Amino acid sequence: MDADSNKTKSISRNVVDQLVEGYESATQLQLLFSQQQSDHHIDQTRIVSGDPDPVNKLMAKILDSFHKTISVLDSFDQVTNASVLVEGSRNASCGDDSVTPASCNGGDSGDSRKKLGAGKGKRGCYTRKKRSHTWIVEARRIDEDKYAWRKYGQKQILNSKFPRSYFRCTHKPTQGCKATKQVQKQEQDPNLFQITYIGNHTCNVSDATQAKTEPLDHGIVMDSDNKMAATIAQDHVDANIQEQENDISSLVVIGVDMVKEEDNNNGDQNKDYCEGSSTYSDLSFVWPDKMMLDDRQHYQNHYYHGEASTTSHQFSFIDNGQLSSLFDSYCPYEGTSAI
DNA sequence: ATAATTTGACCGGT
DNA sequence: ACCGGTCAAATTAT
Repeated sequence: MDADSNKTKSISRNVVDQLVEGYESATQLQLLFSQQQSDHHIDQTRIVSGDPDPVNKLMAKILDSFHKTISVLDSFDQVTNASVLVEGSRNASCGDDSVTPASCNGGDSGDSRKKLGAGKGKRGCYTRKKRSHTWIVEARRIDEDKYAWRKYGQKQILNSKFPRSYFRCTHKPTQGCKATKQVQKQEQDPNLFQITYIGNHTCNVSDATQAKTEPLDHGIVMDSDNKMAATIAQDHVDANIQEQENDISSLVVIGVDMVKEEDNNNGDQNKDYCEGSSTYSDLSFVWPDKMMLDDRQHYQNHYYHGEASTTSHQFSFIDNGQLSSLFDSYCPYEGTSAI
């Protein structure tokens, strides 16, 4: 790398970082607005103006603007091979293209993977991910979230009683959405699931099958700088929050921004898996025995956020009341097709 | 018939 | 060499 490209990279990263920060701030603002709205019944404005929800509309626009800009920069970055990731930042040695497994079939990382049948299996040939925004949530159920997930794997984890399941956004093939999540039952409390979300959704939810909730999704997480942030892909949180409000179950965001790798792009769009409206939203098929727990159990309703993993950051706590009001914008959609 | 899940193979990182 | 994450053929569900 020459000095120029390094500089470009650095600048680009900086710009993206700033944008992300702006995005997150806007999201927070939106969160606060919606909170106030519910607190004070500000629906007057809507009725008078005939606008369904001017404030949120505006906020959504701002967010959309941020998101688009970030996306543009990000894709520009990928094109120029600068590899600045929006959320994780960083491209290790295993870059998409650079270290692409030539071994995997002649170097064509694109859709090389699927040739397997030919003679020998070259399964699992893929490029490792780089970092991506990651956060962990604990929940009693994962009944729903507005995203459609598709399970692509399950693995027994060392020293873990329960297997870990892997899901990716259903719209990955069509929209290239890179969001994934991992779900694992907690050993200490099998009624709890630890859900690790990796990467934000980039799919267009509105035209997706899962657009079952309104576009107000937030959750409180800590971003990489340990700042409180409400991020885009927190719908899952909302889904769970909903339950929390309904039956006092708990949901806990326990960690964010662990170093995950994310990558791909290169070899990922090539899949031939179908797409569809699977609206996966329940884990009953993962752990059929335990999934449908009764909703009456009570857990501590502390919602805390912080960061897990290596660096230790303090956690801040929010009590139930705060939490409820904080997440009043979720959509009461309650339709699980998986049950 | 099509779509989604399961499951063992395979890969990259450590 | 081991472990966790991903792929994709096979299987199951719709």
